[in-house]
Amino acid sequence: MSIARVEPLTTARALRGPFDYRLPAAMADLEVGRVVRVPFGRQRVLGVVVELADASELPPERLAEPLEALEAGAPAELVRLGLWVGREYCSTPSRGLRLVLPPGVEVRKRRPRPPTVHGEVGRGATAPTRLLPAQEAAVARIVAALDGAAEAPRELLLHGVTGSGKTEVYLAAVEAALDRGRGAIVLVPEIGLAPQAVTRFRARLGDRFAVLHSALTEAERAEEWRRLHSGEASVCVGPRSAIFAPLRDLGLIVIDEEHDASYKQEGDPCYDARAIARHRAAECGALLVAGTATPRPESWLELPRLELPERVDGRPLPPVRVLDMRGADPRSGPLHSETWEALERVRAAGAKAIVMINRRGFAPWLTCRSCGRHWSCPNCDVSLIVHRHRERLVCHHCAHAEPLPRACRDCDSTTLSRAGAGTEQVERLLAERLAPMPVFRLDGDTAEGRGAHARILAAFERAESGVLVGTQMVAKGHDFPEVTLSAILDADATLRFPDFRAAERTFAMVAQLAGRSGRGTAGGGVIVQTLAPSASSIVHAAAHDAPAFLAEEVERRRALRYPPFSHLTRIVLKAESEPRLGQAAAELATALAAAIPADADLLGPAPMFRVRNRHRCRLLLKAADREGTIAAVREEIERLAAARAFRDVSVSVDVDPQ
DNA sequence: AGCACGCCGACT
DNA sequence: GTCGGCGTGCTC
Repeated sequence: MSIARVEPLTTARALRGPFDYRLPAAMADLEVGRVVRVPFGRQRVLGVVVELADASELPPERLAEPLEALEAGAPAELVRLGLWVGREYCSTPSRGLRLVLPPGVEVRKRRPRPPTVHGEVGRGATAPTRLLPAQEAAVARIVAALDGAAEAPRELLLHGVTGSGKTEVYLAAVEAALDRGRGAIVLVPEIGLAPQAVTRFRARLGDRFAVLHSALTEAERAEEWRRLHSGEASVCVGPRSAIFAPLRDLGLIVIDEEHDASYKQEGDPCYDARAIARHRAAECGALLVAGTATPRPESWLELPRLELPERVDGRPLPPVRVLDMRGADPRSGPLHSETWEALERVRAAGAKAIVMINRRGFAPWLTCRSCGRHWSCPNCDVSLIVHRHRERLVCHHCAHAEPLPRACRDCDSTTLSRAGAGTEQVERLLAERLAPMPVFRLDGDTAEGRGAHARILAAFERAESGVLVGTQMVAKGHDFPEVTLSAILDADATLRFPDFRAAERTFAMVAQLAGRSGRGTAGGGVIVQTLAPSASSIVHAAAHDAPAFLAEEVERRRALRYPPFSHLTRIVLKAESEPRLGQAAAELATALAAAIPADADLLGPAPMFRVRNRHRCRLLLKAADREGTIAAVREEIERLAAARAFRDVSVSVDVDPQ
């Protein structure tokens, strides 16, 4: 008798599969990875065949037969990968499997989408360019590793300054893999932000190229998935989810901008595409190449390096001027007087500038000058953001929005003060003062909707001269030779987050923005406005000195026992009822304290600010024994879920939080 | 997760 | 006497 072990596609933690089903003769050729509809109690559910067997431990009369086998299915390699992700990130088999299934299997909610607008920005530089010696050397080492040369590393860090031609190296590496009959995955931070790179890959690789990302319609994604699965295409470019692309014989995985935070998935399972890439590469015997100008300390320590120390155009990196905002004249507003002067020189020269401020909206706070009333979100413990154009106060954590008040609700005063500045305000200030030079704004509000991003970037590209102002989106991936000035306002805003990665995030942000300036013949400059001019990340980014920053950062992490000198696991509990949250957290903390390895530290429960009307708190584990800690956490939260006493409390686990 | 079963309080 | 609350258990 032939038996299929099926993992039902549900979200429940308490449900432990797999479940055995008897296969009728008509389904005798069912493979691992196929999606089946099965009777399950009184319901019918979809499930994935995770194993085939000759016999079941259960008596035959207790076994049911699948109702039907769907066309859809994932290769066995990806089924193993999905199940591994479910375990590794303390999620469920079902949630791990969902990641590897072809698009469209979830028959639940299907939202129709307008056709995709494929933005075309920048010059298509499509034929292979002649490589510099440093690029040649990097490609040679990658090719040697692809050919499995003795002692060749299986993972490499391509450390290249901004503009040093990393993409050319990736293209050469991908072509080398294809020449050897093997496929390649190229992970990029956010596909919508890098149409230039997609255009370039498509032009060079033609039919063998596929792209997978969320901006495609479901049908388009399903078609790209099918082309990869069938072997018609053998290179896949995409964001973090592309690590699950169904390539047949994977020989190479490239991770572009490996420091980028978007490689970490926010929802359950909180997977890290970089960690999955390492696992999948090792399983498939593929080579991993991680590239960036600003490596993470762990990559810097752990991976053998290939260096691209110079820009391909031979130009030096632009000089960086750090402006201390502590002594700045408040009348000049969020921009320092020297920043204004530099922008006026850009206007006079008919050139372009990029201004980055990492905060959406007009102003981040609204308060009453008479009684001190402050407007905050009714559902979240955060301040409401003034959006002047829409005339609304908006919460950036939930969907709450209310009309912008003209007078204070408590004291009727009409003197309301808007403190701080966001992109919308900076856009207005720039437009007023720099007219007639056009100002283009790019942030989460203007980039809403399909292709809006690309359209804004294309308009900036076409303009004779202009200023592009926006959030960190403006610092990513594109290449505008006419930009002679890039400025970052409030550069240390990210430093004020209570996060051990705050320094490296700030360093990467400043360094990436600095790399946007001076790519053309006119040269360029960079301005960094900050309240913390002597912070290590600001000083080293201003000097374009990643090694010096990383040397300090590695020592700091060693001293404080942060990754990679330990492993972190974060557990977040959420509940509407604060007492229930407290009870659940206390119970879980007690259970964990007894179960975790001896060297592990358990910190918390620590309260977090409320979001969407749900109270939250956090437990943090810091341990050398990663596997032991994950196993203990998995066991304890599964026990908590199985007991079902705290069904009103949700628990999510983030292994290696970023 | 669903969906049953089952054992206690307030209504026709 | 029953209708229905949600605690506990099961689903191949």
